[in-house]
Amino acid sequence: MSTETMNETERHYRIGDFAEMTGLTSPTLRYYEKEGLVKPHRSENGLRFYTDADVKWIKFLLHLKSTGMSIEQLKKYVQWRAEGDSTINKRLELLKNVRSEFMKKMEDLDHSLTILDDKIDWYTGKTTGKIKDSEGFATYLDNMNHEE
Amino acid sequence: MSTETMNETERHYRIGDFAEMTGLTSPTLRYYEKEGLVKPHRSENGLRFYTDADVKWIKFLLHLKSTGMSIEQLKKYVQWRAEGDSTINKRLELLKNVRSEFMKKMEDLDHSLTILDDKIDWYTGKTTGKIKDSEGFATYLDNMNHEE
DNA sequence: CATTTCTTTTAAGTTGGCTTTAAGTCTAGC
DNA sequence: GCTAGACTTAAAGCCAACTTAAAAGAAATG
Repeated sequence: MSTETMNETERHYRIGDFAEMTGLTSPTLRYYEKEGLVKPHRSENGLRFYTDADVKWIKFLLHLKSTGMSIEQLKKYVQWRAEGDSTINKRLELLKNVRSEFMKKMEDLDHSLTILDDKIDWYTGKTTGKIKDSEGFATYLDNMNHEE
Repeated sequence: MSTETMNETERHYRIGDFAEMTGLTSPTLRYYEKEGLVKPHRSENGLRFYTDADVKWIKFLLHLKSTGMSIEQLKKYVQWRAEGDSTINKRLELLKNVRSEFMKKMEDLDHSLTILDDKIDWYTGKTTGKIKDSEGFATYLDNMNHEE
């Protein structure tokens, strides 16, 4: 690779700036590092620094995390990744399982949203006088086409 | 009301059975009671019992809970409810806020699902040889119409 | 009626995911 | 060169939401 095609001025971010970029805090980043989720580099004097690749990596991990993966699961994933291509099938299986659990949760959430919306409708009806004072929420739900 | 139209054999559930019906545990039910979320009745000898109305109530609370409400928020809601109709507007506002926070979270989750699916596709492509070994995930994402 | 199972209470313990503290080192602006 | 603010470490602390423990009484089963 020629020096012309290399980017010689790769950006370095210290932990505070990196924290701001990722929406985390410095202590959280040190905690994630201790757990092995991210491996920052070190400057001559021992200060951590992160790169744009680290930003992408952390953001990806945060997406996995928000689909329901625990720190422990993320650790396992990261370990397998470090072991190389021989673990690709394991990783794929893990992510598929995560997806399937996630979809179940989404369905439950969707149902809970329906109940919440019914309750909001019910209160709205009460305050606008469209539901008679004597009608309870259970009765209201009974008059609709779903339960619980 | 005549005795003929009343149901004189209202079902009573002891804590263990009630726990099973609601998917909670007995200790959790006692904890919820301590927090004021549910008020079981007591038999002559001091044992708790619950009714079908309590089943409906707990299930409703669990739906609210799964939309993201904390125990503290549920407590507040339950307190307002106990204070009567004068708090209906407060309760409606609370539920509307809960809904709005919930919708935000759902959008984030939806985005995270997209990322997860992309990664699954990418691994699938790798294992079936449709993505060349040298192509990283970032490059793969760059070739699609969304980021992060 | 005996024995196992369930329920009672209060209080302490657990878990995951950070957050705070303490005591010291490094860096940046004046 | 000084000083404020950012960084370093290891260890302890915190929070929500339960969970477990211990000791004793009530209920159900053979």
